[in-house]
Amino acid sequence: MKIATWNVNSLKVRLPHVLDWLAVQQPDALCLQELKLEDKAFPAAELEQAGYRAVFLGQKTYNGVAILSRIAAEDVTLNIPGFEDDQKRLIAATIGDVRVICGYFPNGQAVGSDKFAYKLRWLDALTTWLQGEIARHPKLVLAGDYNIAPEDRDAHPDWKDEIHVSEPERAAFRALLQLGLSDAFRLFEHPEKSFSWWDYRMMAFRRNFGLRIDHLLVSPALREHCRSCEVDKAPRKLERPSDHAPVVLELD
DNA sequence: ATGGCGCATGGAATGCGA
Repeated sequence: MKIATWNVNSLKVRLPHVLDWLAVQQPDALCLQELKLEDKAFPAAELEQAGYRAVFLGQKTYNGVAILSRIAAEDVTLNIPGFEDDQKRLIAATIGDVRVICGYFPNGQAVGSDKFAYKLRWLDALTTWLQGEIARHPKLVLAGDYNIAPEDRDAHPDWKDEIHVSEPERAAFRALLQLGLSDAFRLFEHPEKSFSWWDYRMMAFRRNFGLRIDHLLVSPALREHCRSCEVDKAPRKLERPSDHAPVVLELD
């Protein structure tokens, strides 16, 4: 089974890249973030044509998440239960026997800002809800754009902002690990400076000035089934790319 | 020292992302 996550930064603009990528990679499930479109504008027909069904939670201009899958998704959850939120940042569904959770974690803008406080509250609510979710679904993947680089090696050494690498954010990430989840990427060897996001400016991609902020965390029952986890940099090299690259997890 | 790109909205300039 192949499960991937990709922040597409507008599904409308990126649809051709997504369709091409699905044809090449043929994942069983693809988690998408930053759709930036309303539900009525979701390109369900085009994806159906490509052999994928979708469950989605859209929003005008900002946010928006979806899970694409070859087989039908079941038991769909929209946003974090028990957490009042106008922003559409989470969708969960069961694909076969795997619980797939797709999250677009808040950016946080700057340490100490209101948006930063919201980011930490959102993470806290997620962690609380996940306790029960993991108990209900032993095979679980938490995939998405976390907007957190968990360790120093996950950020370019010249990264100058505190946001994404601050201690409170990293503590929140570790709290997710403490639920028993494992960072699938770190189950395997990778080159130094492996990232999943690069700024559009400053020729950041060419200089590999990036962050690893897109993650797939797996439950104990899935950990032993992980066969590979890789960032696919190919779509980042295309014309008009998303600033994020997809991350692909293979399970046996 | 600053902003540098891309997207959305709306139909120019601004907010936001990371």
